[in-house]
Amino acid sequence: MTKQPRLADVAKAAGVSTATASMALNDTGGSRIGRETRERVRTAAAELGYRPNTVARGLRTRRSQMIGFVGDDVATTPFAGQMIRGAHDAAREAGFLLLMVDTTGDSAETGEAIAALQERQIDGVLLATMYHQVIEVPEAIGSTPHVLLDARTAHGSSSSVVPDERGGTLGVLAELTTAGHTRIGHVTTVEQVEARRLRLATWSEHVAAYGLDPAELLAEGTGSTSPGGFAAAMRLLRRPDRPTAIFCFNDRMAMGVYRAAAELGLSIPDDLSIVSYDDQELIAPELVPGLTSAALPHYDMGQWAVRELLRRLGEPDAEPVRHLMPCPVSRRESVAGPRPFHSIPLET
Amino acid sequence: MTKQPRLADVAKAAGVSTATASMALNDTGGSRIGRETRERVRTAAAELGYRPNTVARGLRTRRSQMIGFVGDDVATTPFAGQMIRGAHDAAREAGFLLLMVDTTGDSAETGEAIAALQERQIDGVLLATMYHQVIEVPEAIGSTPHVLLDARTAHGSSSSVVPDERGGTLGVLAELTTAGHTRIGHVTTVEQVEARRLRLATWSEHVAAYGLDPAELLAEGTGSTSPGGFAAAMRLLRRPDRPTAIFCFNDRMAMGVYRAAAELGLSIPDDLSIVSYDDQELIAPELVPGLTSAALPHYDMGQWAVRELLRRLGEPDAEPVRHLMPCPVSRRESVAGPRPFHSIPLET
DNA sequence: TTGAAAGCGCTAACAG
DNA sequence: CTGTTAGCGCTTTCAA
Repeated sequence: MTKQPRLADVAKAAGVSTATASMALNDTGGSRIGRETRERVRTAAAELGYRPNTVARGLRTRRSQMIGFVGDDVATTPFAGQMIRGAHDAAREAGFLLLMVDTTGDSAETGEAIAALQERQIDGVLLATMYHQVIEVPEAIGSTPHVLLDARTAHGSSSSVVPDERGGTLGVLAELTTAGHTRIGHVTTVEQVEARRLRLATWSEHVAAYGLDPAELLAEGTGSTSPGGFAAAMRLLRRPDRPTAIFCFNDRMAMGVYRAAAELGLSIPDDLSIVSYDDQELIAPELVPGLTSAALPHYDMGQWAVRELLRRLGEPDAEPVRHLMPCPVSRRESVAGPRPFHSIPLET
Repeated sequence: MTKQPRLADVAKAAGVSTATASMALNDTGGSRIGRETRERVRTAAAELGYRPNTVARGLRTRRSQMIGFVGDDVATTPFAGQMIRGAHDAAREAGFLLLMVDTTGDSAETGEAIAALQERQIDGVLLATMYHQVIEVPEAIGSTPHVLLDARTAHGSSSSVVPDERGGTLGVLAELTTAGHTRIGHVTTVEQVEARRLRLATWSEHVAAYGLDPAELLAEGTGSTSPGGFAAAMRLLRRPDRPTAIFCFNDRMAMGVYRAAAELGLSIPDDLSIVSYDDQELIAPELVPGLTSAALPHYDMGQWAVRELLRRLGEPDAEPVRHLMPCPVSRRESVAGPRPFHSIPLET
């Protein structure tokens, strides 16, 4: 027990050569190895507690059973965990491990990171961004197989997976429509991110389809934060013909909208229904009443990305796939039917 | 550019043997290599864009420049990111990469994870728990160098780093004391975790030192959640001689305490000062008013753990070190002096 | 159906 | 000061 057994030890114990032992353990070489021999090798390995040395194997096969995970900011967004977790689980399932690098978004850093991974002969790379983004694939990637995670290229040259923002938006809007709302406002951020663009566009279409003017129902906050949501909601809710429901860009802004409603004496959901996006663990379920929100499928995206990557390792010339991951709605208590007379007098 | 150059290519280009090239690049072999030769090799390597093959090197040196990060739940706690980030940065600084495994806390899984890491010849392992815990080091670790992160053993047989819960508690209590409070209540959870034990004990000592009976100022919630904090705070604040300030077990419970205060018509901080623990990004600064809270130094702990691990790789027989990481207070607006007549009449 | 032998790319011992 | 040589532990021809 003092020393790791090597393949040679197993071979000797089973009375075969290392070549035979290798093939027996790896089920390789087709029908070359006899049933009985294979058994003998297997039991010998088990008895010795043999574990193959992945490094030595890698030197020979040029594969490491490791996947590089290059993130632009693993730490600051609380979502990151679920993305990593999804990728991790899918990798583990297939006998792979995740080698992590965080680049802080810096592009020189990204090049270095990819080089560091290639030095270690990772079999493929996940290029992850911590929020939905359109990016260029870094040059350094060369011919290393890769999949974009929560990001995509403009041209679709690489496989990628991003949230189906449009679907998620329609999902939460349907919650409101079903409850009887048509005057649905939107509180969003001025930051020009992909998520804003897609959620805003989808909402615009939706209200326009009801013959309403989106411009009259839109309010922008200076950032996608609670104060941003508060300020925007205050403006929106003070309008004479205020909406009976609000679709928020995300949960953080929704926090601010809740505060604005309280400030104005509007009760949720009786006077105002609210839906949102992101379904953040520490916000949506913790607000009172619970916030109905479209979930960002980070776990699923992580998992999908690894599976797609592994598939591409098998068939390197496969066409790139651009996947939209559904955003399921977490239904809570922030939605009710509109009041018969939806225009509640405001004191302020 | 079509093929990665090998050390042999560099050697040939510089007109030396691979051995010389190796030593020149690694600054090894002492004064063996001439200044001029070294230069020549270096430029040749640079021109070819040579990157050493870490796998081949690892096979020879039995070192991989990788550190295993074994976590019991990377995903579900939002803190995890900062811990990983701290470890990552310290590792990167020294030319190491992090190989991540998540065990979901399962002990069979942990054994498998460690084995998978050892197969890949990681140089050392970080054993991380996602909240402060006392654990047994898994058998599987064998003689692999390791450091415990946010965890410690009962006997101190391994190097470990955990938050200084006592120091952090004294820190936030000092905020209250300085503002003039003596009747400081504590809202905690019934869950028997290390953090509860240490924070509770420290607070008890503190109020006892002022001649107060801790039992009269303590309320427990059924879990360390917002509803748990709400229920506990309601009980505590309805007592005839209610505290003028509350120290909360953590920020999530503090959220509930805020709601309870609102419910009872108590304004924060004028009628009630609040301090807390954890300093969670999405809670403490987002609450209104901002919550004064002792920060869990996850980044610093991650960083420390890697540095300690690297140190141990150098001197394997060094005495294990058990480190307490300070928890700095994030000062916000939830603390003010007590009212002259602190007993505000309550309607309820 | 199996064994012997050659290497994957690098470092370290041993010669010069 | 430098070159030659022998492996690290495994997989995979090639020969039996």
